[in-house]
Amino acid sequence: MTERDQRRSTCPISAALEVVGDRWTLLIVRDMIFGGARTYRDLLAAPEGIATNILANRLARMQALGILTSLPDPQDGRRMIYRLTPKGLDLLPVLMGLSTWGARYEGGIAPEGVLEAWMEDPKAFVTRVQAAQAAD
Amino acid sequence: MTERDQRRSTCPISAALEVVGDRWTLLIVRDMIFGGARTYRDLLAAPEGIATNILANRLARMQALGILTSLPDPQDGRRMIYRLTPKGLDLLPVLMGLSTWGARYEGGIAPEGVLEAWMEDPKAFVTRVQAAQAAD
DNA sequence: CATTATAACTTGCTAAGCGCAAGCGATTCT
DNA sequence: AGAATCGCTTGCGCTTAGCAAGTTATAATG
Repeated sequence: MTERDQRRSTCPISAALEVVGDRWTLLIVRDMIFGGARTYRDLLAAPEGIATNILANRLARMQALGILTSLPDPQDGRRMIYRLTPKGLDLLPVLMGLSTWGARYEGGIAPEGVLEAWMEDPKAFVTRVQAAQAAD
Repeated sequence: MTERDQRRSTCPISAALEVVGDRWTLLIVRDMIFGGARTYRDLLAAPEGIATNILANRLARMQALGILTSLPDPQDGRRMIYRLTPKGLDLLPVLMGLSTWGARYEGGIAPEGVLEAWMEDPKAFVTRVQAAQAAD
């Protein structure tokens, strides 16, 4: 039985929350998009301090859900390189929605210029960030 | 010690997730915005089936966080009427981001025309939905 | 006016998820 | 060869979620 079969409703908000509605998934996506994180170690360095077992679990789950892919680093056999799929990258608007709200109501502080660029022209912002991901 | 003092980082995404990053908070907001839910019973009817103790807990928490307000129904002393504050209503873009993603990648189905209207003109959509909330 | 029903919770218990600390096998560096 | 590093895994305790039953206050019903 797949995760999808046990979906609680057909609502797309609910469906999305079953995938990203936990404590860590979106923060991992954040660190991969904005922090350039590509390895397990990069992600462990998140300021919120994710536990090693949770991170391993989330990476496996996100891979199974098609949000990211992994491959061994050709330069170093110990290291795995994680990359967001288009599906993962497409969570950017969700991140920006949260970011806008968190900055407005919860005193969060986004990197200089990011929210401004997003609010000015969301589509151009997404295109620019996604191009930057593809580049490196 | 307030919830804010124990914030795990200054990141606005993280700050927002500490408030709405659980299984139910955003679904409650969804039911209040799109389902016209105003009472405990309305919210219990959510297709995902929230437990009574969790709903009571979330309503109290959301009220403490300024996402919604409650007042006794003047028509019926048993009933409490819940309403979203501007802060709660401002979660609409987050909901729509999740909805767009959930429909695209997870097979969720939004009510006819909603996603189209959002993608066509997000600002106008938000204005329209918020006006509808204020009206009733 | 007594009874029944309804609304909004609360309580108790069990199950699932999160978090910390320690350990492990496979590389790679010195 | 020995030490360090990388990506995990394991064990355990704690917190949160979920289910079922019960409680109080108000309102409708006969």
